[in-house]
Amino acid sequence: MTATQTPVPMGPVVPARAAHAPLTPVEQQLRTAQDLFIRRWGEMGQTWGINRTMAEIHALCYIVGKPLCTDDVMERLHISRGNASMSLRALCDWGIIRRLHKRGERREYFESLSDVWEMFSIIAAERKRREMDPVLEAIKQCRQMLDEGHLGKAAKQEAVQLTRQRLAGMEEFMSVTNKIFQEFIGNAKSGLTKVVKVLLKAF
Amino acid sequence: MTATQTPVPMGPVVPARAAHAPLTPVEQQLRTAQDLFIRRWGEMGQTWGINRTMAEIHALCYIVGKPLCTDDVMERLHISRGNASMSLRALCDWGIIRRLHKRGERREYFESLSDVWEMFSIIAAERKRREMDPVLEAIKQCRQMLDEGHLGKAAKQEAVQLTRQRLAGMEEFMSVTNKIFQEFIGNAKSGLTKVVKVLLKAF
DNA sequence: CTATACTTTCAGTACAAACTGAAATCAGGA
DNA sequence: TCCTGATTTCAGTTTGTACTGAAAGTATAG
Repeated sequence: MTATQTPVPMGPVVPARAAHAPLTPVEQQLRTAQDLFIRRWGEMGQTWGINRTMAEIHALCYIVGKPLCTDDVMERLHISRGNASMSLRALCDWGIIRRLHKRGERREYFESLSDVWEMFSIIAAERKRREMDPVLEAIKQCRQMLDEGHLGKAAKQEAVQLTRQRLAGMEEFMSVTNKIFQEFIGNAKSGLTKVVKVLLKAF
Repeated sequence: MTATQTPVPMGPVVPARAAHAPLTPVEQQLRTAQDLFIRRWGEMGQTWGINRTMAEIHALCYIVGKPLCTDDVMERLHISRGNASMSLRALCDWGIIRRLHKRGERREYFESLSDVWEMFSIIAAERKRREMDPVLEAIKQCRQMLDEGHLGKAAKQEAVQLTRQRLAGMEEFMSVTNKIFQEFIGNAKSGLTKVVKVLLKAF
């Protein structure tokens, strides 16, 4: 690949890349393109409740398409070692990047999943569990608090009825949404492409 | 209707509700239930990039089901006038709550849309426009920067090809997602229920 | 016009999340 | 075993967001 440099003898310890090898024009162009993607992706992540740096790291791993080590990430995104370490670990916890050991090397590498659909379904599953399920739970609890069993005839009061209606409306919405999510999650690898096709035809 | 035919002096305006009328047990129970919903909704909003207070105000308007004035909101959520004012305006800008004038009253009231599907589609439309479209735009730009027109034969280099592949994968994903969003948005009022039924049958 | 009721704005503050850097810890090789 | 490169942790700091409260603004009735 980047064999434009003097053939470095594969010494005892192979540096990931020559300390600061000047980039060829093509490499520069590649970086520029990648950086644009990374920046936009980070911005988007932010507004969706994912911290910018984490989104950027993930974007970097994804877009480059090959394993990167901590120093690569630090250098490329200008972040500290601590930040890189914590964010990489969090991404691993999410399951959208993977740790990777290279033979005869001490340092660890990280690579992104390559299938966007799979990543999406992983994230969807987790967010559903963490954020939507508790709300659905709460709604059910609320409805119980306001049913006749608890309030008796008072449950017929206008204000109570109104709130009950609203709770019902929201519950219906969230149940359906949840079901859709579930479907995506269930079909993560297997039939996702097919599911999507069905979806698109439905529209 | 409002019996303000008689020249009611605007002086000591009729308070929205008696200053601090003690709540009946039923009202208390109702509040407790509503509060639970509001709290959970606020927490969820936070992790989706919506600030907690705004989400809570919206939840309050939605769950109560009748128009509330600024003071109602302040009192109920324990927030300042400034905060209430700004958040209410932002919610109006989003279009998920509406300003409402009552005959013969100076103060303004706010009420939430009642149809959850409509609210969702409004939000989806806006977020798509603000957050997804720019990314798609960026991806297209990136792909252009890396095509043969710009890089010549260098475009065949492995690293470049890899990134191009990744960009393509992401673009496909986002296009489909976008299309789905679009469909929801388009069917906001008209046939949403039908669309959902189709969806559910597809699964 | 003035007085009153209500709304908006915004400078300043409080609070929270993100980030750094260095020290502590861990793991492989001799 | 120790040595060394790599990773993790975390106290302290920076940065950013949310919030308050009071002053300015707006609108209506008289």
